[in-house]
Amino acid sequence: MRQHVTIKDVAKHAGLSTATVTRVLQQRGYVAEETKDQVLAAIEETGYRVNTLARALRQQQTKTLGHLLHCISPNPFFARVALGAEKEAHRYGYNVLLYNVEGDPAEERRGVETLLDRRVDGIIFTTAVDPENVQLAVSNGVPVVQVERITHVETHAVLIDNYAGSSAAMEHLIELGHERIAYIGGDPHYYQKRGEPTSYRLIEEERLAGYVDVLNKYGLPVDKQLVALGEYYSMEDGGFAGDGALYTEEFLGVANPPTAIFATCDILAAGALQTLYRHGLGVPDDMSVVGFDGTYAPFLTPSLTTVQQPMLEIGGRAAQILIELQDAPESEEPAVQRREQLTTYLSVRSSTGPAPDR
Amino acid sequence: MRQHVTIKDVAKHAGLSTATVTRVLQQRGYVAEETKDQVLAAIEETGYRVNTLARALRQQQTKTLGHLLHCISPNPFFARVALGAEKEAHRYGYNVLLYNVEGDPAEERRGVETLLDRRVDGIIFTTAVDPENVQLAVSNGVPVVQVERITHVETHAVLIDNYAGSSAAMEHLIELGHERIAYIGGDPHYYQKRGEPTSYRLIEEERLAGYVDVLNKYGLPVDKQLVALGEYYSMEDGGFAGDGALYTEEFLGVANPPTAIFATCDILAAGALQTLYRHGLGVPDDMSVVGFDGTYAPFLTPSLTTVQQPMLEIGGRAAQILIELQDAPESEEPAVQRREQLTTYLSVRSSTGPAPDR
DNA sequence: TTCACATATGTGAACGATTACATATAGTAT
DNA sequence: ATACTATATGTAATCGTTCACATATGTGAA
Repeated sequence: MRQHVTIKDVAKHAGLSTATVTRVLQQRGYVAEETKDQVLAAIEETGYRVNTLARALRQQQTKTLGHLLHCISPNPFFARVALGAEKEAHRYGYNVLLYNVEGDPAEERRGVETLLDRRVDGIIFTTAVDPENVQLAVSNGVPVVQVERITHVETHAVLIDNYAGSSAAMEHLIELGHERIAYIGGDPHYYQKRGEPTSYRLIEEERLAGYVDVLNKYGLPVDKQLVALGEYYSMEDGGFAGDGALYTEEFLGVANPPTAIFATCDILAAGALQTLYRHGLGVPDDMSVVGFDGTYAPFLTPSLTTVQQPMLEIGGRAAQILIELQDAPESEEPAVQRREQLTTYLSVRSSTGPAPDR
Repeated sequence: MRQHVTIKDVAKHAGLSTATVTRVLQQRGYVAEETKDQVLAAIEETGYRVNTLARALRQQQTKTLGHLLHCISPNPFFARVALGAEKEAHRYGYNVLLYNVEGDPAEERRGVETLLDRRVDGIIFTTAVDPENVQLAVSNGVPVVQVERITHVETHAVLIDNYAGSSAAMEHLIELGHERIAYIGGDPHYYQKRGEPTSYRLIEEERLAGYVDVLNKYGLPVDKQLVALGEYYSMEDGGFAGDGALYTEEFLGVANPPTAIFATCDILAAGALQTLYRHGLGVPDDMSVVGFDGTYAPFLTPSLTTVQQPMLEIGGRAAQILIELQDAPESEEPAVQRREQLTTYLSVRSSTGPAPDR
């Protein structure tokens, strides 16, 4: 950081006090029109730029939101949520400090500490890993919004209706005449099995419930051979799509194979498409495929019918909640925690079609 | 920001002065072992967390890098570069403030100003839009690294060898016996045509040159019907893959269609794959496809042979350069600008195979 | 005339750290 | 004994803002 022009320089240049310059900067208090012009001229001539640090220190407000998330790559879901948050933040003069956690509780902890030290005005946890870390933030008095995956710690939250999304996908397939529908998703008991802290509302559970309930609704049996539950957050590059590919391989080996596959993540669906192609099976002629998220869907072959998540909106709402809290009087603090639920919509593309005749 | 424990509280709690607490915090100067323990205990007991703002204000160093980039979504390339920068930054106790520009010069300008006001220690421009904005940063004395697309403004830079990457892809195809190879890429004269500022080294030009030169090298003709040049940075969701799909459609209509397609971006290649699938053409049996970047490659059907960019490394090196500059004595300032060139590598997957017999 | 009030500007104390400098003690070489 | 040095700690200025408070002038009502 080189030598910078300060507000004192501007004041001196304009022959005024720093207080007056501040009044112009903040646009409040009494300032004569003429004086204001002088100040603006002085700012222009000196090339003054406000030092946000000093301002933040004095005002006890950094105009910065912290965003802890799984990782902006390779799963574009998080990148999109982050983008949504940033865009909304910018609208209100806020910036977002991103922190990629990659599912590591220790890293998440470091992230929270970093953000606390930087005195962010609020923290967004998109898929929090360890409730302790959420608690740490809350204990330090920072407003928190949890997104997608939420712990038992009481904070604001932005969620989506996974059950409805999952149901919509199933209704779509059944409408097309499919009766044997395979499911690839996360194992609701994954965290429990590993002794890791679980989320309050498990998205894996909700999506699976949608699958099961819709089948039941139409009197269709749930065939365990057609339900594959794997790790959900092992987002490593090929590995993850690899899961989808592997499970699909298994489905094809079943005595009475499915005519459709519902994968609860576009990446899993991508893997499924790869396996089907390798087997020379046409999509959707021989097999329909539905994904979830709407990340890779438009780019896949064939383009993927998917349960589209409003990712930008999710991030945007999270940011908005935190920003609204800033302006709100302190007294409002112990109010009820906001819990917003956004909705998905089914985006029909080329990977789904009528069930083949048998 | 609620009431916080300050260094004064810690000092009082330990019955010492703030100077001593700072000495412990900064781990320098003389502090008796016993005293140090008292301080650490006081920190523990009071739950003290350093206020980074105050520190940065005094030290004239924010331990923050600014990163202006196109957009972390939907093209995962940028997300990956950003991740690489962040990871490297974290290693040295730095944070990265991201700013998505989306190709808008005005937004980029706001980004630079925001970062300057926040007194970041350095700025990374990943695909700078307007040289004026780069100049603005430089003029303010902030160290700058330009990545990928570089303007004429003299700064440090991290680039990749596009020519070599493109050549490698072509060599690979020719080795497989392909002689009619189509090219989908960015138009080197795109910016010029639109009267927009151009980059110093045009990646579009370099990649096209690799294509042309390798064809020439093997005595193969460059057929203009097989060269499609489009907008490069219109990264809108489907639109971009749509370009790849559209151009491929055209190639198939040519009297003597190609047996391979080289697209200078995975997204374009994704579009090509979609069109081929729609036409019932097998990949790689009827047509080979090569991409560039290594973003979507593993997820496509079939998985895509691509020119892999070392995205994490690109971001990492950019961050590293800026961080090294921090520790360097001020005198080193007017030294030569670093210009690093990283190399790509061809990642062969399932989308390329021997040229079909005719 | 006097007081109240709106307008306009300045003074100096914060904000929470770091750091140059001062002070104090003990050990050691001269 | 003196002077020097290493060790240990404290004092107060400083970073660049904002803001509570003080001051000053002009205007209109009582």
